[in-house]
Formats: sequence, C-alpha cells, structure tokens
Amino acid sequence: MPTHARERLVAAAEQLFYEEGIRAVGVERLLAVSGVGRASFYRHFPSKDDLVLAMLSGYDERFREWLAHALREAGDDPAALFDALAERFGTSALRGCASIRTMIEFVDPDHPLHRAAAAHKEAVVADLDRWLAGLGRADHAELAAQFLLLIDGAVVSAIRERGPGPAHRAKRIARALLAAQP
Amino acid sequence: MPTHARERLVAAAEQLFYEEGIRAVGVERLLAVSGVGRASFYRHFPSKDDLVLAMLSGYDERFREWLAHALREAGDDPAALFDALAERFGTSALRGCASIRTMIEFVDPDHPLHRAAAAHKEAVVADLDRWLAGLGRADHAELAAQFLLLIDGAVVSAIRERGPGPAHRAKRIARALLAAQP
DNA sequence: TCGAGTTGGTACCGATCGGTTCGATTCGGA
DNA sequence: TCCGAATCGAACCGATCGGTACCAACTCGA
Repeated sequence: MPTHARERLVAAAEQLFYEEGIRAVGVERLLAVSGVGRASFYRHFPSKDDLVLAMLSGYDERFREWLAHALREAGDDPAALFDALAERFGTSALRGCASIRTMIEFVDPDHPLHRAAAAHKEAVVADLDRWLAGLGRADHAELAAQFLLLIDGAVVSAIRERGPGPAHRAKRIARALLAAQP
Repeated sequence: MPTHARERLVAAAEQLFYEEGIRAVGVERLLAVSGVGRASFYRHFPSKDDLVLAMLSGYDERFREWLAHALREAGDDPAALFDALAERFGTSALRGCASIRTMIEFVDPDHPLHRAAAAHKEAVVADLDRWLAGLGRADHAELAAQFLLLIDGAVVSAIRERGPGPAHRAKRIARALLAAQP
C-alpha cells in the first residue's frame, strides 16, 4: 500500500502530534509510523511546519463540522451544546485540542502556526455568534465569546480530570449564564 | 558576579520558558542568558527537567501568594477575584500560565513534569475551595472547580486576545453564576 | 594567607534534529 | 504491456540536542 503518501502522513501527524506533541515528534517518527519515504515527505510538504498546517486545517474542518452538527442537535437550547461536548470528552482520551496546543507550543503570536491555530478559534467563535444570533439572542456576540471561554476552560480542565466532568461543569455555568439574561 | 548560579539559572528558565516554551529552549540558551557555566548547571540540576521542576515550584509559590492576596482583597464578593485577574492580564504580556503550558508540552499524564504542573492546579482549586467555604457558600466545592474553569478559560482566551478582556468576560460569567445560587 | 569549594569556559560525547540527494522499486494510466 | 510518475530506503548534511569531563580562575572562610 505505497499510495496516498500525503494522506498517510497527515494521519500519522494527527495521531502522533495529539499523543505526544508537535515539537516532541520528529520527522523520523512520522516517517516510521506513516511508512512514507523521506523524499516523499518533502515532496508533499516543504517543511515539517507545512505538515502541521495541514493537520490544523483538517482539525479545523472536522471540529467545525462536529460543532455545526452539535448546534443543530441543540435546537433552541444553547446550553445543550455542552452535552455534545460531554459526549466528545467521554469517548476520546483527553489531551486538549489541537488549536490550543499549537498556540501554546508555538507561543510567539507572530509564528505562522500560532496564527493558524488562533484563526481556528476565531472561526469557532464566529460560528457560535451566528448560531446565537439566529436564536434571537441580543447578546449573541458577548455570549459567543463567553461560550468559547467555557469550552476552552473545560478542555483544559479535562486534561487533568479525564472524563465528561468538566463539560458538565461548563454546562451548569452556561445555564446560569443564560438564566441571567433570558 | 559569579555567585548564585542556581538563582540565575532559575531566573533565566522562568524568562525563556515563558517567552518561548520549554522544549523550544535548549540548555545552551539557558547557559548564555544566565551566564552560568555548563558544569555548574549540572551540579545544581541533575537534568534539564529538574530545572523545569524548580521553575514550576517557584511559579506555584508566587501564583498562590498572589491568589491569597487577591482573595483577601476580594472580601466577601467572590467575583472580585476576576478584577485581580484582569489587572494581572493587563500588566504582563500574555503567554498563558506555566502550569497549563507545562501540562500541554508534556502531555503524557504520567510524565513527572505533567504531574507537577497538574498538582499546582489542584492546589489552586483547593485554595479556592477553602476560601469559598469560609465565605459560607454551601456549593463551595463545585464553585471552586467552576472558578478554576473560568480562570483557565480566561487564560487561554487571553493568549489570543491580549489585554484584560477575557478576565472581564470571566467576571461577568462568575457574576451570573453567583446570582444563580446566592 | 592559604586551601577548599564554587565558579565560568571549552572541548567533547553520542543521539537526534530538520532537510537534501540519489538510486532502486513499484504503482497506475494509456 | 509499457513508461512515466510516484514511491520507499538509505546515505549524508550541518546544526543542535541533553549531558560529561577537565581546567583555570575566582571567592571566601579558617
């Protein structure tokens, strides 16, 4: 199965970067796990950073697809979004989200990988904003930012705690938030 | 000034690890910035990881001192804690907190550095819990965990946004939270 | 004053880093 | 079936990684 070198590289990157970290995984490991030759790697990606970029792009797409589905399921109850988050936390082993981790591993705000990871978060908050506005909430902009803060806080908490607990906690906070300004 | 090699190493570690990341900074840079000789480094710290441990220990001490002071200032209004957080965000350039960043850079939950960083968070939530219990809140345990979720969420948001905005946002959430269960 | 202990500086170690180059082989479309 | 394109594997590059060993200079207490 020597075909699709690019796809196998991205798949290996997603797995290894998630399990161990970006800086912690060298090109050698990526080649070994993906079974891709060194030359093929650098034909598809000018540098390791470009592979990280491709990984981030895939993460952005998949996460926001998941988010869109979760928002549809939530109906007209914004707090229900955190039920979907709890489900997400329950299934996978929790090592944070690719965006937060990339922003932190490449903490210089001018670094291309930091910018790309931050752009994902801004896209997510824009998605949330549109959704809340569609639900007729006057405070949609502020509420969207607050929801992202709750999501990120839950993700960071979940790194230590394992399991859906932090997502449930975030949901209870969201409930209080919605009750305050109905 | 050839004395105090250890203190200078820890100071350089705090600065460089914060500005660039732990894995991103090699021993060479630490020696150059601190002005410490290579042999002196390894006399004080058996390995680079032990220097990270010392940095974390200093961070834990200083942060919790700051927290204790902020809690005293807050008086009987729990949400006022986030005013202190906003002040903290306003002054320093924001690149996250040492604990979150260490947990993420060493994401394996069994890694000694991950454990040390996680232990700091657990100590913080214990501090919050004692404080809230002292204020007579029946929901102190849950509220403490929720407060830490808000703090961590604000820290992650502040990495992208700069400035005290995320702390103010967290304060508004905290207000709603306290209003829900007075 | 003197000597033990700490210091900074340097050379060096094997391993790994990201990246380049050159075949030998295999795949896939015409 | 055949040929170009894509593939894998390995040798190789300079740089840097974390860590060791040795040395001359310095500090400081007895």
